[in-house]
Amino acid sequence: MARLADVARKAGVSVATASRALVRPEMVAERTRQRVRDAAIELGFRYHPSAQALATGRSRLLALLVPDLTNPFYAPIIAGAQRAAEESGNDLLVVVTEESPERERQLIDRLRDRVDGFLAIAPRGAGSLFTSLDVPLVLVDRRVRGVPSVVVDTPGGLAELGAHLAELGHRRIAYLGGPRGSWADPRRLEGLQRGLDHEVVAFGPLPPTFEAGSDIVDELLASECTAAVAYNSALFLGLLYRLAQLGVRVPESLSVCCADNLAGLGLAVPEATTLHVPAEEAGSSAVDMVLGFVDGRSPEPRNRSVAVQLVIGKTTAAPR
Amino acid sequence: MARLADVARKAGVSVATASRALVRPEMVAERTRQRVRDAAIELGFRYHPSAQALATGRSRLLALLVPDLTNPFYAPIIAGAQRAAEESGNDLLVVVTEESPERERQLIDRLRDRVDGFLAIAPRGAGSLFTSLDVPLVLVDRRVRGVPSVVVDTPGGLAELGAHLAELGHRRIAYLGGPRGSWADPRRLEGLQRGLDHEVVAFGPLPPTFEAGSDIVDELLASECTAAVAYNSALFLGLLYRLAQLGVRVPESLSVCCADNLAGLGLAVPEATTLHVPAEEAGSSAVDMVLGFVDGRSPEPRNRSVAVQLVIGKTTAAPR
DNA sequence: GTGAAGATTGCAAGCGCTTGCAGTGCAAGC
DNA sequence: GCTTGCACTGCAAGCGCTTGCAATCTTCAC
Repeated sequence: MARLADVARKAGVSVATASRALVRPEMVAERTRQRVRDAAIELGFRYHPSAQALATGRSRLLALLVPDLTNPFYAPIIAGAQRAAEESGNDLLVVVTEESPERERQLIDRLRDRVDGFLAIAPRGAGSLFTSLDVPLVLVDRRVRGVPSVVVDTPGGLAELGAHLAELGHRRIAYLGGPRGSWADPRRLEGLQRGLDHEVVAFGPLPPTFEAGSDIVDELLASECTAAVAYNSALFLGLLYRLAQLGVRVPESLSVCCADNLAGLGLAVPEATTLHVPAEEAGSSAVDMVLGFVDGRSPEPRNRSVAVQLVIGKTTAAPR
Repeated sequence: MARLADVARKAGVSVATASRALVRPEMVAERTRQRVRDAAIELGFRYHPSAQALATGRSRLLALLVPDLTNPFYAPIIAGAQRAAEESGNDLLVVVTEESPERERQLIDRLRDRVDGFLAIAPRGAGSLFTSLDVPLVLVDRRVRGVPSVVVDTPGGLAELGAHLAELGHRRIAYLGGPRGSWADPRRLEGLQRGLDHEVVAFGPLPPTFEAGSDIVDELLASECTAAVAYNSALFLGLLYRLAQLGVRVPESLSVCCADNLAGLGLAVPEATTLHVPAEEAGSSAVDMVLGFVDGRSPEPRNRSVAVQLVIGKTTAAPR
C-alpha cells in the first residue's frame, strides 16, 4: 500500500509538500503539484483513512439513525443520503434504532467519537432527545425546536390532494391515520383538512401496516365516506387488498389514495393516486446540511422543506 | 475528551501500562489494572477510534453490501449483522449495490482501506467478482467456489414444503420462480422438486415483485395446478391480491405458499403457509465469520448453512 | 547471601497524515 | 547593491494509541 511518503519520495519533495499538493493545491507551485499528482496516480496512492482522521479530527463518516429497515419509505431517504455522502467523500453508517429513544441515545453516545455528524429519522418519541446534543445532527422528516431539520411537505401535498378530491365532488372524506405518537400524523390530517370545506372523517391512530389497512375497511365502508386517504403505503395496500376481497370497486364505489407513493416498494399498484415524495432529495439535503455544520459553515436555512407532488392516478374518481 | 494519557496520569502509571491494563489485562498486576480501570471509568475515558485504528491497523468497521433496501427480505439479515457487529465492538457500514457488479467492485475498492472486512449479499451476477479478493469477505445467501459463505437452506425447507403439499394430496404443483440470473432460484425449484413425486410446473423467471405475482395469476389458473409456491413474499402478496380480486378462494380452490416468510414486512398476511427464514442468524453468523478471518483465526466451516422452518398456515389445504 | 528466572513497568519508536513555523530563493523597490 | 516581500518548501511536532525491548523489582533456589 503506497503511503504519502512514497509519493513524496517519487516526486522528489517532502511529505509536507506532497500532502499540501493534494489537499491545498493553491499553496504549491504548479510544477510541483503536477509532479506529486502524477506520482500519486502512478503509485496508486490512497489515503489511509484512520491516519487522516487522526490528524484532521474528521473521520469522514456520518451516521444515519433509521427506525427500521423494513419500512420501504426510508429506503430512498437512505439512498439519497448515501449518494450525497459518497459524492462528498464520506461514508454512511446506517443504524437501526427500532424507534427506541433509549437506543437512539445509546447509539449517538456510542458513535459520537466515530462519526463527524448524525442524521436522524425519528418519527416518534420525545424530540427533546435531540435538543441539547453537542454534535452536528439534522433531523429528517421531523421538526423539533432548536434542531436543524429537513422535512417533507406531505401536509402541503395533502392539501392539494384534498382539493383534488373536493373538485371531483367528494364531500365525505376519510383519513386513515398513522401510528400513535407520530409527529407527522396530525400534520397530515391538518394538511388534508386544509384543502377541504367539509370536516374530514378521521380514523385512527392506526399502526402503519397492511393488516391495519385491511382491518379498518368495514368501519370505513360503514362510515359512508366516498373517498379515503391512507397515511402510508402499507395501510393503503391493506385497504386495497380487503376492498378487492369484498368486491368493492375502486374507484367507482370508493376513491382511495395514499399520502406517500409506492415507488420502489416492489409492490407498486400501478396508477394509484398518491403523493410523490422526493425522499432521496430529503436524504441528500440532510447530508449536505450536516456536512455544513461539520466544517463550521452554518448552513441556512436550518430548517428545510422538500415539496411533494400530487400524482393523480386511477384510484380516484367522482363519487356516484 | 479524556485520553489515555489522562487516565495514565490519574492512575499514576505510564501510558503504555494504561493501554495494557485495558487491552491486555493479563500483562498487568492486579492492583495496577484496577487503578487504571477506576481512573478510566472516573474520567469517562473512551478510545479515540482513529487513533486506535491507526496504531492497530484495525478500524473495527465492517461493510455490508446489500442489493437494495426496499426488499424487506434483507432487513433482518442486516439487523442480525448489525447486532453481532455491535456486540463485538464493531460498526457496520451498510451500502447499497443496486445489484450492479460494477458498483460492487467499486464499493469494495473504495471501502477496503476503511473497513476490516466485507459481508456481501449478492444474489445475482457473476460470482467471480468475489473470488480473488485479498480482503476478508463472506458471502451471504449465496455460494461461490472458494469464497466463504453463509447460506439459508431454503431448498431444504422447500423440500419439506413439497412433502407437505404432496401429503395433502396435491399432484400438480406450480412454482412461481424468482428473477433471471438468481443464484437461489434454481436451487429452490430443485428443493421443492425433491419433496415431490410429480414434476413441478415452473413459471418464470419472474421479477420478485407484487405486480409480477398478480400478473401471473391468469396463467397460473389456466395451468390447473392445485397449489402454488411463490419464490418470495412480494410475488406471493401479488398473487394473493389478484386471487382475491378474482374471487378465487384460498385455500379451497387453490393452495398457496411462499418460500420466505413475511414477518417484519408490515404486510403480514396472517397464517400463510411459509418458510420461516432465520435471517438474523444468517447475518450474525456471517459477521462472526468475517471477524474470524480478520483476526487471523480461520473459522470453520468456511461454508455455513442455516436451517429454515416450515410454518403451516391456513393458505394450504387438500385439493378438491 | 547471590544469581537468575519471572513478573511488571516504562521508554520510545512508530502508525500515516497535517500544519504552524522557519528557511530558502527570487524579483521588485530603494 | 542591499533590503523587503512574497511564493514555495521543508522541519518537526503533533493527533492518541500500541508494542518491542530494555530496565527494574521480586521471588526463589542453591
